Parts: sequence; C-alpha cells; structure tokens
Amino acid sequence: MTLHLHNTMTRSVDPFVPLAPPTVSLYTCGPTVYNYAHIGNFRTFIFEDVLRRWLEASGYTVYHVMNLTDVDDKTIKGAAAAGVPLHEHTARYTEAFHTDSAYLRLLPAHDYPKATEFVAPMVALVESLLAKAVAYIGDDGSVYFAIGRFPRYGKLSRLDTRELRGGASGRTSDDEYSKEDARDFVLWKAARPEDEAVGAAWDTPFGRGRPGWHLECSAMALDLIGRTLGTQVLDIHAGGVDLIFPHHEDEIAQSCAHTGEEQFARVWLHGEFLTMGGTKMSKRWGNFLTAHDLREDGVDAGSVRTLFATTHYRSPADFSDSSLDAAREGSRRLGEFAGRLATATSAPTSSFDQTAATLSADFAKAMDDDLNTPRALAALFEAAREGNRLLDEGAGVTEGFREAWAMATGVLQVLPSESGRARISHADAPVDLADAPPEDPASQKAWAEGWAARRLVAKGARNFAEADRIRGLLAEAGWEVRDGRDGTAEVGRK
RNA sequence: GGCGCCGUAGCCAAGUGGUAAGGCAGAGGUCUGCAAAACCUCCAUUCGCCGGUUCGAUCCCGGCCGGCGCCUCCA
Repeated sequence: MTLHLHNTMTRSVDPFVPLAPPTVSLYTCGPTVYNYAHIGNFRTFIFEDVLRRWLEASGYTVYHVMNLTDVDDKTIKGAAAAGVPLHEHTARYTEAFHTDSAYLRLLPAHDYPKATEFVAPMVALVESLLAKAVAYIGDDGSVYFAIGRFPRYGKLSRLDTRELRGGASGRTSDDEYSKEDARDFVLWKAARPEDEAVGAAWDTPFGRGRPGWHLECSAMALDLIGRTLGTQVLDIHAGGVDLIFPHHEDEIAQSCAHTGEEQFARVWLHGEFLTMGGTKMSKRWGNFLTAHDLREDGVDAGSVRTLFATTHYRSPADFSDSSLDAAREGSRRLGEFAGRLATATSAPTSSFDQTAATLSADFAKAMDDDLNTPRALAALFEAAREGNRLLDEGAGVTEGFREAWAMATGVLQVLPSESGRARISHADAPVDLADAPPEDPASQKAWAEGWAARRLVAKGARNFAEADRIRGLLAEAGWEVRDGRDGTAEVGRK
C-alpha cells in the first residue's frame, strides 16, 4: 500500500501522487500572531507535523512552508491596544509561537514567511488579477476579487450545492455597497487611520493600504514554491476545517486566476477541531487553553501528542483533564519500555525480528491509510507489550526492532520527555542526609538518590521497617523507587 | 434556512457486509520482604432509536431522537 490521503476537493481518500517525486511541497496555514496560539490551533499543527514526519519516513523530501499572519484586523487592533507598532506586537507572539512549537516537538518549517515581508509579491499578484480583469477597485478604494468572473469558484466548499442564509446576514449587509457582488472578497484593503497609526499601510499602484488575509497565502505560497521548486502548484495544502470556506476557496480563486493552472494544490487536507466541554475551543467563547499554559503546568509534550494521536485528525476531539491523564499514562508506559530497550542487550532473536516486522507493517498500513494514528498508536502499544514480554523472558533485542521502534515513535513523538530516572546501588549511600528534601531543586535529585541508596542498605540488612520508612519519605517528596533484580534500584520523579 | 460531521464498554477511541483494534480506569493472578514496574487472565452476543435491503448490518438505504461544525478575516 502507498500513502492515501483524504482530499477535501474530491471528498475521498485518494492515492497521494506528488508533482515531482521525491519532492513534496507542503503549505500549512500558520497562526495569526496577535496572541498565544491555543492547543486547538496546535492540534492542527501537530497533525501536520505527523504528516510531514510520515512523508519523510516514507522517503519523500518535504519542503514545508508555514506562514505567519502578522498583519490583519486582530494584529492591528492588538498593537493599537498595546500602544506599540505592529511589528513590535507581532514579534512578541511570533517568538512565543516558536517556543510553543519547539515544546510540542513540531519540526521547524523550512520557511516561515511573514505577510509583512511579502508585500511585493502580493502587489504583483493583485496587479496581475487587475490586468486579467478578475479583480476591480471598489468605490471605497479597496481591491476586490470578482467571483462572477471565476466560474470554478466554490468547488472546494461545494458552494453550488449550498444556499446563502436567507434574510439579513453579514454577507449581504448594506455597508458592502462598494462591491459588485455581495460575495466578492477583498484582496487589498484601502488604508484607514487605524492602520496608519500602527504602521500597517503600504503604497501601491492601486492605492495605499494593506493585504487581505486570503491574498497573503496565495502570494507567499506561489512566490516561495516558484523560487524554490520552480512550480506553481502545491502538492499539499493543509489547515483547519474552518479554513475551507472562505479562506481556501478564495486562495484557489486568486491563485488559479493568476497562474492559469487547473489547481492550486493537488491535495487539500483539513483537520477537525479540538473541543473543550463539547464545544469548539475558541478565544471568542473563552473555552481555550494555550500551549503556553500547558507548559507552565508541567504537562509533558509526549502526553499531548499521545492524546492527539488517539483520535483521527478528521474527527473532532474533546480535551479534558481525564483524557490528558489517560494519555499521560499511556505515554509513560511506552516510555518505560523505551527505557528498557535502551539498556537491553543486543542479540539476534527471531521473536524480536518478528515483532519488528509486525510493528513496521501495521504502523505503515495505518499511516498510509489517511494517517490513521489511532491504529498506528495501537501497533506501538502492541509492540511494547510483546517487547516487554520478550525482555522478561531474557531475550536479546535485534537491531531491526530498535529501528522499527525508533521510526514509529519518531513519527508520532509520543514518548515522554527525559524521565531523569537514575540507577543506584547500596554503595552510593551517603553517611549524612536530612529527612526533609532540600529547597534548592538542583540538589533534590542527589537527596533522593542518597535516600534510595540508604534504603538499599537497610533492605540488605533486612530492616524492612526502615526501608519502608524511606520509601514513604521519598514518596512524600514526589519520588518513586523501584527495586531491580540485581540488588540495585531506580529513583525518579513520580 | 442551506451545506456537512458525529452518536461504539465506566471514560477516550479505531473499525469491517459475516459477527467488535488499542488506551485509561477496574477485578483476579505471576514476580517481589512488601511495593512499584512488567507480564498473564477477565471486562460491549453488542455498536443512539425505529423501519427497509440482504442468507447475514454496527458498517448500505429511509425516518426519528440527540450532539457538533461551517455559511461572520476562528486551526
């Protein structure tokens, strides 16, 4: 089986065939940097990261672009409220986004184009559309795209089978008199005093103003793949389901009207929402949590990635403390096995080879089937269970198994971060040790290891009361000891 | 109103026209001084409800009930 992906354009799971293998161009709609991105945003970014890692594991060379929207209504409003220039406001959240991305183990994109740094290609795109007469300058000085002159408009979102909401709606309100058709969308917005105040206005042949949101992605994507790959069609364009209409629909109209190509992207992928309390996570309703919050709460990225891998990307998922707890426990178990694997002796073992083959095959089959991460994760759990069983029997691990395990865990990134567990023996026991843990976090580890060693001494003397007292002491401070079979023990954070 | 998605064990969640993956929680067991970890066993005759098609439906069709999303520059 080869990779199959669900294409929103065809509404079916089709074989994935890039334009020029092994190269794959991947464009993902990034954040608007006006605030911290919430974990709903990151659910989409993580799904895209898994896609990218699986493409690379499958032998493709991926050119990944993620745009950063740093000029729009929200960023301008935010800058004005903070009383700083636009770029100063967006720089802060751009940095935060990169920090959060690294925390959640997102592979960095090859390019992070910022809208404000691609004004020239945007202006060129608008001029091209004006020259082709699919765009026009409205009475208000803004430039609009005339969807009536682009017959294919609405194909992605199946507009032809839909009907606009009757009665008074935002799309037909009377303040849009400057458009030829109520459904035309803006390409370039004429400058307003609010825009000028924060430095969000540029001079162009068709008037001073700023880019519309949809224009940004088309111009940046076309400019970058044109210069980097010499193409005008993306292999994959991905984003959240809410971008299907109007954002991606508009991108197609602008891009194809300009390039003359049949399609703007060969495959359109859309990730479902993360809900909280059953409804869509959004800043508007206040039911959201940022990646920044999770990190401050000490939530491990492996738990978050396990949680997201549990649900298919095209199904809505609900975020809750209990679902995160369950994911953390699963991630811990996988990590426990990974730890055993790291110290296990190597030896050719047919049963391990067989387990490796099963893992590789099941994992690939699941991932090739439109990134079925729940099934891929199940394959990982089954391999861990079987692997633990074989290690309990004293089997040696094969290189093939280590490779299969590294590949699968590498794609999903579900393992816990460094556990910090240390192996100690009774010989490490210090003479003097305070009952209470030190205030200084840096010396707490030494304290815990010291007590764990002293517990081994007590245990060796069959002084179980003292051994249990020490275990209680450590437990109270948040440490756990586990006895090994050879008279040593491990200590680590619970 | 239009378009679309979903309803599977206590919880989360895959899946197939032929009789239900995996995870968490729970119960029993092996190991251990006791634990922990790990492993073994058990845990949905049943997939919102009602009809229909079929030899056979959780999976196909119709209806109903319930939840959600888009149609507002929201991932």
